[in-house]
Amino acid sequence: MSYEQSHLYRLRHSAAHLMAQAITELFPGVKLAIGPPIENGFYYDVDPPKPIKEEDLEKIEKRMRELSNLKQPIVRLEAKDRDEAKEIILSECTLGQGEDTALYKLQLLEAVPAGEAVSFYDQKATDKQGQERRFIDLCRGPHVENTSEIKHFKLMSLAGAYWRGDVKNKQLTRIYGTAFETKEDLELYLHNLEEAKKRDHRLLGRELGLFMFSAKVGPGLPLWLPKGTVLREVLSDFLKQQQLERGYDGVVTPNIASIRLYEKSGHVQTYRDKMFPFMEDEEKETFILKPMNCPFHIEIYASQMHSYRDLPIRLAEFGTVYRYEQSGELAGMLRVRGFTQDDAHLFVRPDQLLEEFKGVVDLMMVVLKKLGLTEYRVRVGTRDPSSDKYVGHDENWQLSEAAIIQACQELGLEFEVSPGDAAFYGPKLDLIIKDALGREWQMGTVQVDYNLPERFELEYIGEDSKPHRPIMIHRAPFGSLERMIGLLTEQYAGAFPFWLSPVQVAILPIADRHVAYAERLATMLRGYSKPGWQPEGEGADATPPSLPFDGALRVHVDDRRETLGKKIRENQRMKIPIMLILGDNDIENGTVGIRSRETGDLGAKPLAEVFKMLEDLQGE
RNA sequence: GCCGAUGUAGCUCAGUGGUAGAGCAGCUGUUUCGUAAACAGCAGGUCACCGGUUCGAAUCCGGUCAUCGGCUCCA
Repeated sequence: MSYEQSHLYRLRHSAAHLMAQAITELFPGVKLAIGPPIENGFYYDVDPPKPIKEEDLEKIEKRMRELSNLKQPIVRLEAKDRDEAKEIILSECTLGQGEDTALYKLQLLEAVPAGEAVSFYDQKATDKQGQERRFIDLCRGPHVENTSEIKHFKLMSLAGAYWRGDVKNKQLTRIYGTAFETKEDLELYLHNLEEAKKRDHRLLGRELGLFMFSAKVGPGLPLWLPKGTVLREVLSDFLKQQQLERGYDGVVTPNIASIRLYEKSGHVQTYRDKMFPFMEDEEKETFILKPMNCPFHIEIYASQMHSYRDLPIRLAEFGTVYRYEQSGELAGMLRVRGFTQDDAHLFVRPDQLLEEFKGVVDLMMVVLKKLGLTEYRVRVGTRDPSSDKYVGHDENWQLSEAAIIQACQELGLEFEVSPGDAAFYGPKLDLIIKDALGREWQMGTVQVDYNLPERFELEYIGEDSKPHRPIMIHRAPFGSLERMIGLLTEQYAGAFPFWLSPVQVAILPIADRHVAYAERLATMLRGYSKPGWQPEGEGADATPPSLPFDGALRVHVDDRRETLGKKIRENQRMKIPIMLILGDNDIENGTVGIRSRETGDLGAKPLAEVFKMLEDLQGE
């Protein structure tokens, strides 16, 4: 049974009504808009006569409990026709608080499809003082049978939300709440929410020394710390290797460009409010900070003649772009103003489009698998026919939308089509992944573009010796390093897999006299002095171990004068996958104590055995 | 940008009109230690910033900035 058909869903819908009833009692004259159940609860959008503050939530919640205890039966009513529905809205639903309180409900009535029944849900009871308490709302339903069923709920937060989601409309007050069938379920949900907050990449980013923000640098402009930089580099190296295997060519382009480039591409016209302020040089030439890499790659393509035999041409760049996101939209590393896309642009012939598109999707799947991301949604963003923000010919839009859908079908990919989620120049396929708090973010993306090749009059010479227009595929499997690393931090709760961990091995000398040995071991594991190293100490000479692989591990020696317990605790908190513990016994016996982040103490083992374990870990 | 909230030491937080506090981190000293926090001492703050009310403001009021939860928008 789907969530929408469940009792819980009905319960939450009814909880929204109960909240609305409490609000109409506490804020007479409030205009009610909509109040649906959502994934983890419900909300109601209201337009109150005076602002609702967070401290009001407690009062509303208290009033809801009182109304719940009145055991109001919830009854469905159906209007005979629209006139009667309108009559009910204006008389009953307003509860004597004035006809203008029905403002949004009347608009909702107009939106009910012609053939559909117009229903209301009515809840009422008489309280101890003999007063009738009543609430009736235009609603499709269904609901639970009695308000007394709504017992385990909590109001969560306040927000502004535009009527019908349109910035041009009035901003209403949205009140979020959640409700469950049992006390235990509610408590579990709240507990899980607290746990999820501990996985927040903003918290872990600071604790683990990955990245930071500084008010002096500016909002949305991250500073990458040494350990976060390792994540960037390891991820980049992995993708570069994949791209090398798949015939991509790397390019590097500047961070600013003449505005003329972006006028030609159409970005200035459609993207201007997302660009940082323009800058002018002494010759009055205007430059802009680049919001997208594509025009540069196009210039590279256009710089020479191409034969149909050269195609596809795949130009890849980890390109840093700057977009002036609205201040309220910034969200740690998941939404910043300067970020690096793992970008590439493929210039392909029409007969190559499908295969190349599929190749890109295949690469994205390889990336997801490597990163251990299994929970994701594939969204095909198409044009919203009613919007004018798109550029390009209708037939090209149809061709590219068809190509994307065909590719998905041939790959057996589960996907959903989402009109209005296309880029302004073409449709796209996006990977959507949730963060720790359940919010969805667009990660990897592939976009088909007929428009830019046309604007820049790109050509290749075909078999027929005549010029033809290539098609472009824009793609970024990670999306951006910032967003991907922020998200991975939450996915792993900071405990990155071995291959990705900024520090893979921490060596913990027990006392000062073991530090030199620890340093030598670290040097060896880093791969610096592979031949010729021997451990010190008696017994060790009998079995001089050699590193059975290239090393290249990221090793840190914790040489602080602290107790072993403290070092273990702190390295565990830093989520280091492997700790190697060295003391007199180890030096004497040619062993080392090994401790795993996941399973704890594994005991002392001969160096050769430890090396083998590390080699295996590195190979995974 | 808009709605709501928050802002005290590097971090986590206490302090509701009367001399700015704790733990951790840092520094110094002692301890040289075998699997999740040794001991002692010291130092550290224009209470985000600007203005106002007051004899007196971390505390009350106004503005600004940043951050957080949403809306809109997006990699």
